[in-house]
Amino acid sequence: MKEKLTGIIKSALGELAAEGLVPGGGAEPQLSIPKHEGHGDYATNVALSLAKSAGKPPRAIAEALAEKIGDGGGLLSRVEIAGPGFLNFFLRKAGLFDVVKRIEEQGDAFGRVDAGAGRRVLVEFVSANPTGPLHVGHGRGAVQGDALASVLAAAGYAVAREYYVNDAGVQIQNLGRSTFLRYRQLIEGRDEPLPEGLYQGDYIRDHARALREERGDGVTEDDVPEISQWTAQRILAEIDGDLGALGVRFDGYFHEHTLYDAGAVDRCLDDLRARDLAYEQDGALWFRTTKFGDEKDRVLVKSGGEKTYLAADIAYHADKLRRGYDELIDIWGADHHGYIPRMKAAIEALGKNPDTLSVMLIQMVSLLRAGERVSMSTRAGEFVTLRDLTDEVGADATRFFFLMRRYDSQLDFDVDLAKEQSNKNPVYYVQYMHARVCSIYAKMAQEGRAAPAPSDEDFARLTEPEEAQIAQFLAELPDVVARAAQSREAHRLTTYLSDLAGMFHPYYFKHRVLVDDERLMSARLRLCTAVRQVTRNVLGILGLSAPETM
RNA sequence: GCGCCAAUAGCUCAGUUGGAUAGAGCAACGGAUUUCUAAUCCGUAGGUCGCAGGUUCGAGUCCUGCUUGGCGCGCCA
Repeated sequence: MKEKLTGIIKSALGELAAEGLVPGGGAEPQLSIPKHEGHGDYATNVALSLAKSAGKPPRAIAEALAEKIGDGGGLLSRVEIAGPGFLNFFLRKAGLFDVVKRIEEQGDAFGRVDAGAGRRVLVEFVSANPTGPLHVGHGRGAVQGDALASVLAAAGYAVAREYYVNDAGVQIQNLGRSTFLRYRQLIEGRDEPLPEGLYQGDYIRDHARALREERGDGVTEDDVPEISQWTAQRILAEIDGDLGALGVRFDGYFHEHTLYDAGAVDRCLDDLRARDLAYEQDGALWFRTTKFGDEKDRVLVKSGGEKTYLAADIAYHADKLRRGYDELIDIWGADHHGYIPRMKAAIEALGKNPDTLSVMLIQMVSLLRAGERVSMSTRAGEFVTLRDLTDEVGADATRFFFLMRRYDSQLDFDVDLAKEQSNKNPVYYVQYMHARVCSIYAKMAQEGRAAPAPSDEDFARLTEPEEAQIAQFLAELPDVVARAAQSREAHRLTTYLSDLAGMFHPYYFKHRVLVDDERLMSARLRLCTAVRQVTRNVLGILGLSAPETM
């Protein structure tokens, strides 16, 4: 419907351009659903946006355009020119419910678009060091990354999800040391704080205990490197479990150590050196990031000979590009924003447009309990783990709350609200929409009533304004998906669902579906079923369940 | 000092990429239940879109400056 109308406007514009009234080759006309009823079913501001380049008053253009469009080949009941030059379109009712048929035909595929045209995108997210449990902040990045990947997939991109595991370097050695020291303490019956810089958390004791059970008392200092990997693997398995409980899955885990094993980091450094993008100074190797707009150059190899994270990160991103991805999306915590210029520099040094990489910074999360901020300090061990949160409020609510807000503004996560099994909780408001439609079918089954054979003429019976509004909103989904993918804002779909529920529930309350008039019943049932299908599709993209009963 | 993000109703936030009279939920107040599930619905009230300029037919949205809050600015990871 919307596409048809857009096409009609475009061809009318083409005719006007041929007559020299407006410049040709204009952009896609914007069609929107007006906020106010009197402004029609769809409206466009093309006349306003063309006024300047055409050098004509907007109303004159609008009038000429309206004349060309006429009744839009039978699609429109009328066209009005309003305000400064808006064109308001009033649709003939017959076509309004075409979308229901389309949803029936496309089923789970409705809402998918091909805006991405199969472009290959790698979304890298979480990538937390395997040195401890995930906390709540990681959870937001995890859910955002997972949902964004789904959104992009729905928008026609070929998406892969990846977790980069930092399993080489000092912090992993520290991890192994921490496990080893706790292990010794366990054997010797002591319990005292570990030296500065090591991991103090209780979970280390658990791993030490497991180590003793598995290997007995004979592990020595020399085994620390191996214990490091052993512990990291155990922690990674836990992280994987925590993410799985939230419904977050990855297509691959990329281990940093494989870059070193394959000599990829050294090759990368040699390459930078050969192209004079890296230089020695004060015994260290520096990356000329200032050449690409960074404030200062950055160290790749410390004077002690250790390679920095940056060195490995460059090799890692080189590997991503080598694997043929057209776009790279990295999802980081907002506290890493200072790292962006050097990674952009790296992409440019690798011979790509820096825009190939986009970094999404996920802002901080505060937990709210009884209206109070829960203090979170990783250092003091006072952070709330992601697993605790998921267990407490459930996966659906956790995901929904992380997806309700724009990722780039700080989030207050109200734990009490998320837990509440009541109308205050927005998760249920949306899921209930799905369950309610299911309950219609349950009632029909109970009464031994079958759905009447569908006939498209029945749609003429849908005369309530709410019915037209809902159908029209359902038709918006493909656009919403496309916009969400383009702007990389998964929360648009959450908002869409909440808005749909805000139309559906009042309608459901006010009008009955199972009425005696079979033709009306059939039409309403199909509309409601379309609502259910759309709800299910969007919940699916967001990684939430669509319950049949609640 | 420099940089990044934010600022919209009492609270938590949307706002279709610059459009028409700024919208939801919660909280408050008043109402609806013989119903396909009330985890629902209807109504009332609530606003100088942080402040000041600018851009134009038109700004919550774009630009500049300020204010406030959060986060960064290592041969840490």
